[in-house]
Amino acid sequence: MTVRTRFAPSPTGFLHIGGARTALYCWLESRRRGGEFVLRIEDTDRERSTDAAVQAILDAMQWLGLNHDEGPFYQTQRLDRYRQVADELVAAGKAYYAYESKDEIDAMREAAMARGEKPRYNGYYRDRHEPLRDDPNRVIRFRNPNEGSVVFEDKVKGRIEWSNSELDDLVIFRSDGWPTYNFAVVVDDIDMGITEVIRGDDHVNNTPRQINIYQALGARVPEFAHLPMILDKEGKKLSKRTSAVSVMEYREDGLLPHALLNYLVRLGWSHGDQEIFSREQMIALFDIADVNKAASRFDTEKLAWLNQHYLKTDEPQSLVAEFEWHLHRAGIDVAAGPAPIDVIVALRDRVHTLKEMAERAKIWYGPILEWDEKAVAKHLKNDSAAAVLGETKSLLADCAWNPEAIHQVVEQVAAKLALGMGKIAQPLRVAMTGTQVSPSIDHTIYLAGRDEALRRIDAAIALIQGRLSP
RNA sequence: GCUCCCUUCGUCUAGUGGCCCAGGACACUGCCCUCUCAAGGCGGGAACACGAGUUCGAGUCUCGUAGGGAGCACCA
Repeated sequence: MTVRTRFAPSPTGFLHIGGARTALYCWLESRRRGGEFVLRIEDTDRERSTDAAVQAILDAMQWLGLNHDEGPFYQTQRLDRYRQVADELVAAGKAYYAYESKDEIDAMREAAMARGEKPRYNGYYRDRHEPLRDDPNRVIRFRNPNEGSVVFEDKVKGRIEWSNSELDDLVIFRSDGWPTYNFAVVVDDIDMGITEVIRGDDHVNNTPRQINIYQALGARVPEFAHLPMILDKEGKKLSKRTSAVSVMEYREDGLLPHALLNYLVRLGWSHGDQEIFSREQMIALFDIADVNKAASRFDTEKLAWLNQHYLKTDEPQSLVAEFEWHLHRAGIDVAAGPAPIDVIVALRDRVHTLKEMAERAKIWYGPILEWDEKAVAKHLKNDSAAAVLGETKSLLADCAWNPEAIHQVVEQVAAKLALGMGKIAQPLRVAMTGTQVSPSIDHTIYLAGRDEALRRIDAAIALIQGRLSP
């Protein structure tokens, strides 16, 4: 039997980090086992679901490269099917109509709480067999077994047993004519042939009642795997206030999709001491059964380290498209400066993110906007600096234009003036960037382009002369 | 309140009764390298929640305790 997994978000917001990991694990499990991955949009909550959220989720999945084989299916388009299955259940005596108002249910719940009991439906209509009647409060409730217990072997949590006496007759069809979550998922997972239900562990409590519905429907019960939560740095629930939660926010922050995936796959799962996983390795090695039981905290520093790792080791050409996306976002005109790939090579082991890279690249795509006072005071101050700039300029005027040739030029200047590299590179660096920090001096000059490099040297010489004779 | 779940360095984790006075990674930190910043190399500190029990032997098995979390909807 082919393994089929599904990711079933409800479109009430963007794809968040926890959802992304669930999607990744579902995707990996299906890929490793040669199965299929289904995407389903659980939009029966018509109050909170939006088309924009659907699109945001689709976009994020695509950016991450988590491709699905079937779907997206929409629950709102399957209403007739849910209705049909619910009717069958009623006809078979496995579900029944109930007519309590929401207020009555609330009162029932409060009374139970007051008695120190778990709030449950009291089963008033369970065995009354009242004839069907129209009523604004009419719902369909599932006739849950009240004897025995439900046992399942969770692939992550292990054996879980639940006494049926803990479960009540849940509503499967609301008075507004829409199915509830617990019913719709079961019908969908059966219809879509899902063999492995992988989802967040906030659903473990729902699993026993869902299993009872599977059984009432005579369907094969799938395997379950409940993933622990992802917490923020403080160990609290991830929230917009304390951390980035949206996958696309990480893109905006300059993360590579593969770095995020690598981080996520290691959060709650491991393979010995290995930290770096290519897509292919993840697929080959990941096993849902090896996932940890405990919640884990999201550590942006480790993510940043992984991101830099990929910046350093990926083929630079493969980073160009994503980097250009960031250049545009930073308001940079790519045509006004060096080839992005050269910038990537110069900056990739100096930054953790593409956003930072784009920020730092600005000096090569436009004029120096401000001079760092300290840098100027320290390195553009005397005849030595002027001599360095003058010498460099003349040699730069007609050398070959690549980092290696420029490196030769700098060394020649050092030899000629009998100065250490520090005395050569720093004045040039300030001249090129207005600051004391930049990539190696040869790359820094190279990226400026010959004409602009010469212009900046002239400007720096003028600055020195201005300072020497105000 | 009730039910269920969880607990190894600050963080992510390895560990399936002896190979563990607990290994790797991020972070932190010392030194080296060095044209700045990085990157890199070599080191360092840092954990089995607690208590009983089983066993020749427990991070690993059992039971309690403590702490944390989730759920208890006509929301998913």
